[in-house]
Amino acid sequence: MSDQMKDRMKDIVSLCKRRGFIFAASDIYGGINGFWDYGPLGTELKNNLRDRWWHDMVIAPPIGPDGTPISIVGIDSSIIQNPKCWEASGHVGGFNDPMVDCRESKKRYRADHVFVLTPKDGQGHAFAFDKDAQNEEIEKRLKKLAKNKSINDFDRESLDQIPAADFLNIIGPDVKMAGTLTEPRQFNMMFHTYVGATAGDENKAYLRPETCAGIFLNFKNVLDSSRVKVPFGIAQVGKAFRNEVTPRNFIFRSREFEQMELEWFCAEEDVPKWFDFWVEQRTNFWLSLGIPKSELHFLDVPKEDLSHYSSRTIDVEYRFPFAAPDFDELEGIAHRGNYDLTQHQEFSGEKLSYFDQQENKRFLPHVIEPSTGLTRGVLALICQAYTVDENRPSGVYLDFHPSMAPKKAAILPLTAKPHHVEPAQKLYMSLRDEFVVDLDIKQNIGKRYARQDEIGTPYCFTIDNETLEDHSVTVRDRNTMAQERIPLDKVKAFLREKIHGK
RNA sequence: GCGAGUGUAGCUCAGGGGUAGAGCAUAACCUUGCCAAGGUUGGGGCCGAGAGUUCGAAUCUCUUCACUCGCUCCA
Repeated sequence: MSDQMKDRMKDIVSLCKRRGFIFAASDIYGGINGFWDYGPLGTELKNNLRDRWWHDMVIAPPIGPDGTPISIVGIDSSIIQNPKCWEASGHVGGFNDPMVDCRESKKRYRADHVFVLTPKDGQGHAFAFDKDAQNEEIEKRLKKLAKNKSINDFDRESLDQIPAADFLNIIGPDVKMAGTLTEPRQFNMMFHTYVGATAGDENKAYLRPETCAGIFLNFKNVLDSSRVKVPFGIAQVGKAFRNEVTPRNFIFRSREFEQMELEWFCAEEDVPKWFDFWVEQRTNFWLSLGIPKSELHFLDVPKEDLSHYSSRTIDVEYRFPFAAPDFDELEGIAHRGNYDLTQHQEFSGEKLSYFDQQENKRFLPHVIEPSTGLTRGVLALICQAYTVDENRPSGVYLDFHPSMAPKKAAILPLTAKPHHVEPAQKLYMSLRDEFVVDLDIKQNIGKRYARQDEIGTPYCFTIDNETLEDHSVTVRDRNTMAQERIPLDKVKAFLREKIHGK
């Protein structure tokens, strides 16, 4: 990251805090790593992005390649599911082994793959070895480091059986000094909890690490209740949790985050057609929100980097300041095959196949998954909107697309006198049912414009003496700072046109 | 997790073993009011937390927490 871009991120983070977009979670307690709270404006922004996605997916889905609207329904599944779900998805198992790090050699060991020789007489250090270590090399090492003691002078134990308090006396497998091993840690990315009052392994449960599982679990329920036919989609927006080793880059990688996921179910032979369709649709989505094509990058994920279930994935990447001049992931569009339905069918014992009456055949649909980080989208919108302009008092403004801006307009009486304030209040009341608008009366007009610039309000309506004479107001455009006069009774139509384009 | 750096007001920062500072923000009031204007007044911090050294610590030492960067991790 260049210094300039480092500063840019710092400026963005501090603006977000100063103006009430995003705060550190538990701020007054010193924060908690990897968690963030959304303030008044950040919440509006996030809701705008979420609502727009929901609208474009579920309320008014795109027109398909054949010219007719496609079919998508929405669900909202539980964050905690039966733990078997995560065994089926592959999230539990294989990654549950406690690991031990060596501070000196920088190596990482599975605790059950390391054994320890503890001196029978309790004198001197204990020695750790890789489980495959041969007697010959063990003796050699002991001769060197343990004053010619031999294997017979030691008890052998697996490292995961030894209390962490005793680690200080252990010399790691690849070093010559004691006390460099960390205590064993689980490296599972899932947060776990216990369902019910007693905390035991039998009622251990997990917070979902991705929202898509809830969609697969409800595939049959939706099929049975919604009259949908393949191809169709199920959409969901919600929180997901991953115990990231290193949360980084503001809200980009956090431990609690929000996803907007669509699972598109189709026949295997139609996969290429729909894959291209969704890449195009999702690209258009970001373009329509003001992310320019030049700041987007499409990464056809190389075979060796693909998840085990995916045969093709395209990452839609955005040039986040911390990644610039490179890009980082904003959305992934993955062909998941029928891996998920296959797994859940096997683990649950429920038949999850689809019967196509016209073709008279039964099959497990393939899945194309456009999966977006809602909170990453919010960050992309903020980064893209952040515009330095030394020619204006605020020095910076947020160039949000009007439909994304947390406040659509501010209503500003030129003075705090009743003859300006009263018409302003009237205008405010007539707009607030339909638009998120601010009524700001106090302080001089320049300061109020500047404040709206900084939070990205696209329009300011000012009530002045002319308003009293001819029922017109001035509209100030955020980006150009230019003003025009429009009739009071055209304000609503003006906003509708600017925000919805109609 | 490892290594380096940082932590002082809402934000950005200065200072530095002896009574906590600036700019901006924020609140109130004034004005013949269109771009952070001028004026007056106010609120806000025991200097990230804990321990130690000292007559005395925001300042020095240690521990811890958080953040930033690099590595690692991101199935």
